[in-house]
Amino acid sequence: MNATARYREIADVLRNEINSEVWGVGDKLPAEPELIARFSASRTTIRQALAELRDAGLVHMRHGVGVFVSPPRVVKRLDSRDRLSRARRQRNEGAFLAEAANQGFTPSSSVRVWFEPAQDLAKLFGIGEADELTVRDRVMRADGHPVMLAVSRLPREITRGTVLEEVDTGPGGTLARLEELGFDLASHEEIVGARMPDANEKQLLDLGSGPVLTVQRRTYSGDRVIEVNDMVMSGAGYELRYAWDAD
Amino acid sequence: MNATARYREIADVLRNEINSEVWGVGDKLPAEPELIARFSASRTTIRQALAELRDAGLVHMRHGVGVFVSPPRVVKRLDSRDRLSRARRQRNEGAFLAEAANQGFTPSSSVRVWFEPAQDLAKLFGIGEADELTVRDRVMRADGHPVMLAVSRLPREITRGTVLEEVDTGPGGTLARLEELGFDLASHEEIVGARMPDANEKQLLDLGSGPVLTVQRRTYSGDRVIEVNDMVMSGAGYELRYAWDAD
DNA sequence: GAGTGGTCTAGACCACTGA
DNA sequence: CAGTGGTCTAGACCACTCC
Repeated sequence: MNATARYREIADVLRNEINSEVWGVGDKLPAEPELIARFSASRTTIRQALAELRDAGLVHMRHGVGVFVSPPRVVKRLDSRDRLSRARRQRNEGAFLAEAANQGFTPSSSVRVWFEPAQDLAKLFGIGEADELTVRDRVMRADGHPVMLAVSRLPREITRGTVLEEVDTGPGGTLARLEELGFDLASHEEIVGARMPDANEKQLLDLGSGPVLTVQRRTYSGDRVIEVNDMVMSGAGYELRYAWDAD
Repeated sequence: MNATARYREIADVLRNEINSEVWGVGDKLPAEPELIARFSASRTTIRQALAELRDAGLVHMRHGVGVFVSPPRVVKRLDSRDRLSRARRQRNEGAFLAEAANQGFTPSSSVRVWFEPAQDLAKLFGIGEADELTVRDRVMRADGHPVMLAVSRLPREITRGTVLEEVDTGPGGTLARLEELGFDLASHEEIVGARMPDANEKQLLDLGSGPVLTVQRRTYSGDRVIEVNDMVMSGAGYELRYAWDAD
């Protein structure tokens, strides 16, 4: 943690050049051999400096192509209370569509559906470990760019024979269908964390290698959990907003 | 991004050993020379594997001492509605104390207080840019280990001549004092993000190099913002929980 | 094929910690 | 002091992208 480590000095120089737009957004930085010559440092040291900038979200590497200046934080601010409201659903807007409408991007998504035993989630759902869950694995895109991964799980006993086992759940999304099936949605709970992405997430979300925000949403009908939705989104690209009345 | 990169294999082996508690929480991993011998890999490769585990929050390094297994997510933050409730305050529990009581760690904190012009925050508070804010900069510790940085800002016109300009605000914390001063707390808003820590945060929070969670809480009295609290906590060490009634 | 970043080696010296 | 992790070098081969 030496304050004057060579790789930190180099990182600082490059950081300043990026901030003062010597290299603009999308520009390709000089290739490693050039940087080695310019700073008279070994390749390892240069790469350590670049890794620091990458971790800070300033640049991203493309294998066989080059190192590029990343766009600054594009903040999509999500307000969970609003986006999950019945009013939105009755306007046929799923949560993601609601954001799109609010923020002027064109949404799209792809879905895979499968079934698996509940295992660790059995207790949460109050079912047996061998009982099946319906899994809906979605990739959400904004203007074609993947911005969120969302894996939703529901007890199969709820979804069997319904459109919830199809790729397209129709207007208003999963929550609207659950209400039509007679479930009175009581409350939502979201558990938020931050971690580094795994290789798969890194690729899918086209992350530099900044962190991801993780959200597990649990939807309750009465005291019973009827849906668990695990979401992963870019830390650099997203902000979450929660609001509530005092007491 | 080779799926079978040597350093990833090594990281996986160690990860499994940690998860199956071959090495328990707090244990020192074998020193680098031992790992080099065991895996027949170069020091660089071993260190790359260890860096991966560090980024995942599984281990942390102590210069001159060793590599240690990190505790799992320590602080599960209470549902924000509850932890800021009047009921808690009336039991003399500030938000952080409430968590400590719930989770059995011994809380402590240190505070610095100063004053500064509102500048960028002027608009949010609805005051002039040159008007002063009272800044309360706190480090929260669990069993002596720093787990959260919190910088709270209030218009000085509110705090002048009150205990809010002292180091110790007394039982129930800042919010309790604001109510006593006649402010009717209306609502709270929290904006959550994730990013990489800067050097200072890395040191203070003793982070490997995993990400941090950031939370900006805005407390409203009527339509007016009376406190802005910027919190930074370890992504590996914290989970945030929000709950609300459906519609 | 030429040029890029990704991984790896074998060695060196330094800075920090604790006995 | 011995042992630890932190930084750095000079070189090698591989995998990917684009022409």
